[in-house]
Amino acid sequence: MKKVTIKDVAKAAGVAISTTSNALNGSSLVNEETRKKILAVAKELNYVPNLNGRYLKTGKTKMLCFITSNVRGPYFYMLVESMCHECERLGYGMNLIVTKDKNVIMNHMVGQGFDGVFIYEGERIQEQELKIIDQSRVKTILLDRSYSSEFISSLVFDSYQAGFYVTRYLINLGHQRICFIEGADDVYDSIERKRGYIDALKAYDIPYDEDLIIRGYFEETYTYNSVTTMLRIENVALPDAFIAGNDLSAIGCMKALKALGYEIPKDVSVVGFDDIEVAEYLSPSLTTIRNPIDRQGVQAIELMMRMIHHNEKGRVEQLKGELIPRKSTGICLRK
Amino acid sequence: MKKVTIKDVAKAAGVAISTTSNALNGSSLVNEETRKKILAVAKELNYVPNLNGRYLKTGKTKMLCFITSNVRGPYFYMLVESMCHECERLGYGMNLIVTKDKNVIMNHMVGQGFDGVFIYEGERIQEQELKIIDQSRVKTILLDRSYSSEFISSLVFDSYQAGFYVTRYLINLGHQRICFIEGADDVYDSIERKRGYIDALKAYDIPYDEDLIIRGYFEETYTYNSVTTMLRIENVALPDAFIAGNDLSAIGCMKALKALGYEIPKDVSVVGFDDIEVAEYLSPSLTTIRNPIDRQGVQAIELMMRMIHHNEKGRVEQLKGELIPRKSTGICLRK
DNA sequence: TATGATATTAGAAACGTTTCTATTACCTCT
DNA sequence: AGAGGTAATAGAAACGTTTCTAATATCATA
Repeated sequence: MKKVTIKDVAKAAGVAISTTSNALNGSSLVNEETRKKILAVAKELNYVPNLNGRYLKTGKTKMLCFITSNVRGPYFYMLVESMCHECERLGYGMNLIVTKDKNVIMNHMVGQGFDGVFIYEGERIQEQELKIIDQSRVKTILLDRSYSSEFISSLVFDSYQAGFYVTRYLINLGHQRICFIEGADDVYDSIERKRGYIDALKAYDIPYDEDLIIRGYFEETYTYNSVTTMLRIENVALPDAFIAGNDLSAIGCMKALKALGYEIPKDVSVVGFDDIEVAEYLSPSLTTIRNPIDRQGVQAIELMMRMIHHNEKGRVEQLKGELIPRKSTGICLRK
Repeated sequence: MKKVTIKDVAKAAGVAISTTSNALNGSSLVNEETRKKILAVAKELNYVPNLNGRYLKTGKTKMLCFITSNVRGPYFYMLVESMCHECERLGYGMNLIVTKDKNVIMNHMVGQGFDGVFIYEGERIQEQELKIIDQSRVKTILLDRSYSSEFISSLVFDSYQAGFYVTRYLINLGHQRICFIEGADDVYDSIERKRGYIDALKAYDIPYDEDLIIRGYFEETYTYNSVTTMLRIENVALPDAFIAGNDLSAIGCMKALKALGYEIPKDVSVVGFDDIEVAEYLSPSLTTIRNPIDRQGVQAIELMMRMIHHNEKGRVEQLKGELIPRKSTGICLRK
């Protein structure tokens, strides 16, 4: 009942180990006759190569690693789905680490012998630590922030462009007083979307108004409270439209507006970012920007393969989003 | 810039490789003085053990594998989240394979040297193939069907009980004519839920009526059509309540009922199974059975560890669900 | 002062591959 | 017939560990 090794196959086929190895790996050195015999014997014995042996020798593990702090929501599963499929296709394994612990991350980066590592939601990873990662020479791709060094690439959505598009879309519908609900100060996506928002206003000569910037922290409840506070406590006049930092935030925003008695999109328009699953089922359904997540997945693997096999240096790549118009936005009806 | 190995550490510390290995692994053989020195040197050189070398020698990989055909939805992420956390805690890696291809599955089962494998949504895996898996002696846990053999365990929700509970709940609300919308014939969960439904009827002396069994295949659209057909084409009188095979099916059912002009729960009650994320956001919110998914995750790992370390034989374990009453069910108002 | 016993360290084999080098057998050419 | 080339195969080293066995030093005991 012992594991059958290449040695057993060699013996059973009456050839040397090296010949067996060559035959199994499709080397052109070995005679067609013997190859056939060896393959037959291997199959008959149910031989499966021991990967530890192989990888020890070759120095590769054919193992990638996906480190993430958050496994919930459509973003994650779409990403992981496309990445896993690509891995499978290319004969790579994909290890999954779910953690927020920076030590765990760093430990897995340098210690586990992965051929490459993807990091999503590593906002907490400091420049300092990226340096260490770079020194460890592990091929790394950041999926949620823009950075590059010798061994580190990133592949992010063009949140700036998304922010710009969405704002322009609202402006084209006639909206002028547009409120932006931002996330946290140090979150790449939030910063970039806001930058796009501001530049779009500028492009259409609409004055930027500090009072129309509030915080939502990408959360439903927080946004709900912020919007309510803005309109009821601070008595800011109802803006023409709200740009929420993401879809979750948009949900909170819509709930708050409804609770205050406003109708969407008659009285006010709302947009989000991400196009999460429920966006389409909300009432009204939510206008949002959809990111080509599956494309990010396969492109990330492609980039990784180039880094692994052709020693391509780290670089930054960007992906463009797509506006999905639904029922939460409409023409501005106010004079 | 070469990888530093145990040999380098040994040389730098001026001791033998074996001593180094022992020191690093906390063997009591080595003198406290030398251990300290070796650890210091190892740290100084940034030594990280090569896992392929170690695993080749020890025959273990400390690597588990999660094979699934479907990575979408809350069920998956809750499961994977809890499992990954447990793995991390125990020093195991978790490989993720997303595939529907049986050959891929079988290949990964026997070939990749995982210490253990979890399979979710392997409905297609036949008895025949389970035999092969068993012969490969890879410790395996099935997460979605009930089966056991020497090296195969399963850890499933008690769908029979869930079906029974839900039916009893409706009966207690006064419903008598209860329609059951089943999934596919060969799906474990569907079979068991229906069995629970039938037994609950029996327990309360309510006659089982063939006409009240329709198909939904766990899908929204299919269910929508089935319900519509039942009520409009076949002109079956509106049942008091519908038990949908899962929440998705319940959504289709509710849409169909609304489209036909019925009010939920005034005219008719609807329940589902799973408690998916949107269940709570539907209108009316959906009464359903929630399974303790995170518990399934940690319990699965526990079971796996027992199989790996204590060579526990394969077995079947079950988890109980919890009824979540919401607004889609109400007291039966019909005479 | 020999004699074990003990504590510590060193040496070497082994895990299962791949791959470099060596060997063999056969063939072609002069 | 011998030289040289080619095709096929065999042998052996190496990858980085762990672990078994051997060696050495120290020490208490008789």
